[in-house]
Amino acid sequence: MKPTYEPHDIEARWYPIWEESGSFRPELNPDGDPFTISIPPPNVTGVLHMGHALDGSIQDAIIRRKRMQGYQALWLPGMDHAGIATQNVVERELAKEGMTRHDLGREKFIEQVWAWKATSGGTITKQMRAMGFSCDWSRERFTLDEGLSAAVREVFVTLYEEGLIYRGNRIINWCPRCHTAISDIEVEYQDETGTLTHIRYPFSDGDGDGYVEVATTRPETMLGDTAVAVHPDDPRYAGAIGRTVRLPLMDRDIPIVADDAVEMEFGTGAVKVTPAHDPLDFEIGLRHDLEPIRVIDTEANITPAGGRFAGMDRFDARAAVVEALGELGVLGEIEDHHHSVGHCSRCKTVIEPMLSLQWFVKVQPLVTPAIAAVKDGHSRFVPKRWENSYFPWMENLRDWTISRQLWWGHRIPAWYCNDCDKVIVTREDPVDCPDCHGTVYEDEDVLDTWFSSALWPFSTLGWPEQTEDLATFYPTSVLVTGYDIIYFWVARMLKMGIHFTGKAPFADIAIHGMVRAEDGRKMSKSLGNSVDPLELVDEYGADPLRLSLLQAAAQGEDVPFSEEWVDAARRFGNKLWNALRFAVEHVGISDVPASEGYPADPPPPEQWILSRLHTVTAEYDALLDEYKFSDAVALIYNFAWSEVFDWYLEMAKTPLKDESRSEVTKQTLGVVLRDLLKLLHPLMPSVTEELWSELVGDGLLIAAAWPQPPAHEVPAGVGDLQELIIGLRRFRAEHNLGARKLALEVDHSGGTSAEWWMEQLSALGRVDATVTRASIDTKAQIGRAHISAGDIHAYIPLEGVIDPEAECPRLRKAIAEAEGMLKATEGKLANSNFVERAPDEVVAKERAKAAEFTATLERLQGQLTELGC
RNA sequence: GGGCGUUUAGCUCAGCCUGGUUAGAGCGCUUCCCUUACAAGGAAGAAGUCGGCGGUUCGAAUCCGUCAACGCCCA
Repeated sequence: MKPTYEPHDIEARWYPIWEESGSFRPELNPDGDPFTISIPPPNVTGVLHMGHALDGSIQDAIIRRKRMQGYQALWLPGMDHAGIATQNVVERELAKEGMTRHDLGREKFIEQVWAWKATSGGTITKQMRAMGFSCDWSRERFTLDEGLSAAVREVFVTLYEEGLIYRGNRIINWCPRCHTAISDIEVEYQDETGTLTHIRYPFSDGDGDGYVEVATTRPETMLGDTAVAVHPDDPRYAGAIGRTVRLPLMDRDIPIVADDAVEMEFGTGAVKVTPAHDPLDFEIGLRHDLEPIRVIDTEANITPAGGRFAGMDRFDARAAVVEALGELGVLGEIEDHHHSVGHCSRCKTVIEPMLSLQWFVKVQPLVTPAIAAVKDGHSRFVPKRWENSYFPWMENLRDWTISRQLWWGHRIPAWYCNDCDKVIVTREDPVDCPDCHGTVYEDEDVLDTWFSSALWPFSTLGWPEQTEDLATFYPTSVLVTGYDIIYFWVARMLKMGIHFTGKAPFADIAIHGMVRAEDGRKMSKSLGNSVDPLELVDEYGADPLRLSLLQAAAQGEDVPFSEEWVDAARRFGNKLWNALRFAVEHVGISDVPASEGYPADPPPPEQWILSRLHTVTAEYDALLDEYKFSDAVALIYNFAWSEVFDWYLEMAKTPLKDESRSEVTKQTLGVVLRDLLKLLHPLMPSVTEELWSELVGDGLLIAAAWPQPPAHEVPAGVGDLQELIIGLRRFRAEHNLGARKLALEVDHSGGTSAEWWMEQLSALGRVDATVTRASIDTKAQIGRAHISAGDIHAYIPLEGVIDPEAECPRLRKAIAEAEGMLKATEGKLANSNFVERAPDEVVAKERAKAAEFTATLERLQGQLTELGC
């Protein structure tokens, strides 16, 4: 074994061994209960970022433990086809050659995208392997696979037949750069300071002076106004309702209508109505039978309906319209106005709300059961508080725009007859119109990528076919994802999963936070503060990166990432490495059984570490079952380092030197380290597998059984022993005594005098400890320093060690500490309410503490006198 | 405007759901030690009125109310 931990070779070595051994496949445990995680599919254009690294580290920690617990554990990986992003990538490549996708044509372009996917797509899956993630690659899926595409077709057609998918003219969010409609949640709102422009619309039938003043943030849309709306209860406009005004610049008469949707307090209380370019105005338009006039086109330029502004960019038109209105003398005040403006979440272009013929999912009927599934506990958010976001959001959902004006994706399975109005949505491609036998043409659009992602938990298992995998692994056990895609994905999977399978797609929804930069800000390319996990893997290793992410992943909280944590995790790996190196190479422990093998009747130090192993394992299991990774890591890290390495390994060294009794210590050390490797394996799979091969060498750790160490009583005296040793070390440090050996007289009238105890005290305290039970009365304390632990009192003869006076400051400090403790405890005990109302064991504990502090204080004060301080 | 979260050591954060050790970790800092698994280490130490105020309780970092600052989501 190398003297230091070097993660890279180890990590490169084990991954292919695991994969080739079939350990990633659920068939490893054919008799176990199924346990399934369906990966939140990353984007085919994506590269691994810290969010993926965290998400995957959590999923791998879960699945590896379940696998070791004997479940048929399946972690199903895959990617989505990311319609807009992927198309953008290939279009950018074409642009370098001066081409657009239209030059190529649809078919050739799609071929090119597949070619791109084959060569450049899926980088992230290689990176996931570098992270050590134990996905079942034999079941890897892609949303555009044949099977998943069949699922999409089946779902679309079924929902259409059920009336839950419809085609209609609605206001949608149009991205003029991506040239497609996008859904409501793909719009990001940013607060901006714009202007509120007041415009006077003169009454058409008036004497020239009368007008209605409207206020708008988007003056250019007035070109498409077909009404002015006021609130029916607004006294200011009571007489105006039903009259018409003359729309400036366009010179058409438009009515003044009364509508409840108008906010009286906003602006002048009168609003211009542009039904083709505002969702609220569209609704008003429907209620008042107003004609929508599209004045902005898909390039965000003004249409011919915009009169002399036709062809202008929408923002140029805004200025031009304002200027023209000014010239007409109908321009009122222009005030600064703070409002939020929608941008395309992908390209940040300002979204154009636009009337457009699109396909929609009617979501309300799907929402009700999806809410019930969470309310009834069939799906459980962890932490629960995310329900508070989920419920209101679901209750207020608007219909989902699912058509996209793209080429890369699932083509909408709709055909239109050239001869009649027939719309054909079927499972089989039609050859002609079923009504009139006219020729048909296919819808040009594709579906939102999230439409296929919503089916992911069941489409990846073979649905709509009733496959064995589907029967076995659906519903899945837990979904692990960040809170940022609860709306995008979790909610939609619940809706679709329940509707099509009758079951919620996952039992638990483990929500984790975002990995943030060290200063707490979001990691982003533009801020230049993002960290590349692959670089960290190169520098520190994947295992340390994983451990550092998990230790920071407190349930549902954001993770401010610091490289220091990774370095600390790497040092933990080195510590583990060397502890095993000690056991294997220096003690000669090997061939430890892969399970069981615990000593039947261990001596106290062994019994102590075994009792701790049992307790810690139980606590660790409980924490992991609750997805409390940060707590679990802290527990196992501190157990390993502070208890096994710092204490037990040192305690073991004495009996190991004595052949007559070293066997049980070797045995104990072997099984404790073995179980520690098992417990750590889900967190740091590679280094533990490597060390397993040294310590056990029987089979693979990845497939080993999860530990269930037997319970043991905590042997008496260990706590006191440790406390006394710490006291001795402190004494030594405070007097700068270095490592020199000291004499120690132990009066343990209340403690143990067992041989093992004295032996450990001497070895770890670096003292020659002698038992002097009852031989030390108060007078005999003269010239000795006192150190106590529980009921045990020990004395260091100071002659030839230090000047007795040098002990005085230490003593006074110790007395002050003890007095503080005693005072606090006595204060509680003096309170009759406490004694009467607190539970008996709490009171008893306080009494014991008071007795202990009193005894210590007496001894210390005696010392003070005797030393003449 | 509505909702959620955060505020604990010099720094970055656990702990709070389920109230009861002397409030923990990593990093940093101070002192000592190359004790033969590990100096990528060991030992010891300094460092916190747990954001403010009020309440509940025998007892509050923990539960409740309120205020403040910061952050996120939604409108």
